[in-house]
Amino acid sequence: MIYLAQHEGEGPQPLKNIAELGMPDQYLEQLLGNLRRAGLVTTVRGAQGGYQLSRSAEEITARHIIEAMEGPLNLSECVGEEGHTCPRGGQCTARGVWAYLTDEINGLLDSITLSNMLKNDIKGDM
Amino acid sequence: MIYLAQHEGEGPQPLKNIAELGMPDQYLEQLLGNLRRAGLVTTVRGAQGGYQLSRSAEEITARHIIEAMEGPLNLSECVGEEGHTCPRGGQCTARGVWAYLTDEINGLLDSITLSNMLKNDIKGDM
DNA sequence: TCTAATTCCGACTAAATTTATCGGATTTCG
DNA sequence: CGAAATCCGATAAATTTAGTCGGAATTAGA
Repeated sequence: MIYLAQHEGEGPQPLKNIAELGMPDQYLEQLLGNLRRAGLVTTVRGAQGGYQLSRSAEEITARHIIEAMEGPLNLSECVGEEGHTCPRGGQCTARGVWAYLTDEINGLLDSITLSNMLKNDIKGDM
Repeated sequence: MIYLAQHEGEGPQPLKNIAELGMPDQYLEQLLGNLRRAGLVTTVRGAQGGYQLSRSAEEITARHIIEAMEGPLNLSECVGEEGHTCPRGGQCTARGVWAYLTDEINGLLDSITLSNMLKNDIKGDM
């Protein structure tokens, strides 16, 4: 995604370009499929085709990307969707912690955009 | 750990008590070994033996527990220890994000104690 | 219209990690 | 001594992640 952001406006980038650094391209293709289905990249098929961001780098967050790749953050079965059939009846003391951490981390991920990553201006400078 | 905190001061709790809820006890034993080696629980061997917290529930954080079980939070090879041999020479744009997230999440984990969990007073109430 | 470039797709395989099991050795209370 | 426990290393099973394969569909350009 950073690669695509760096080449924003240059037309669709073929897999081979993106895979440059030793990542197997058939695998990358699979991963890009997730990003496409999540609506983060658009593709052009056929010769001169390739992948590009579907919207501006400012409008794509770390959370968008991570959720596209791995689904919603799931630190524990306990939190998240209902049908979790926890043996403890869903009322154990740990649950609140997981819920809290999930919210906080999602908040962090929401606050980071692709554009931030490019410019290296992540809050707190590190 | 929550179980042990709930039984603080009642003497060592044997595995079987802790495993109560359907968790295989031989596996739990293995996990408790990690907590012991990390210094979070102390054990008494032999009859009437068992596990107990090595210090007060206020002094044990979520981070202590998670690091005992899984080692230091490692969101990406890029950050953390030096010898990571990243093909990009260790200078890619994503690195700052991982470093930032690692710090922030560690901070969150530092701020939650076992005692907080028991009382369900996690900051931000959820 | 043909060809080369390229994405798309489902199924499969391989590697790594996590979860669990086994069999005993050791310790300690009563 | 005997029963109740933890300790330990090895192995096995299950799950997840990473990667491979073979081909079908699409499209630009000659």
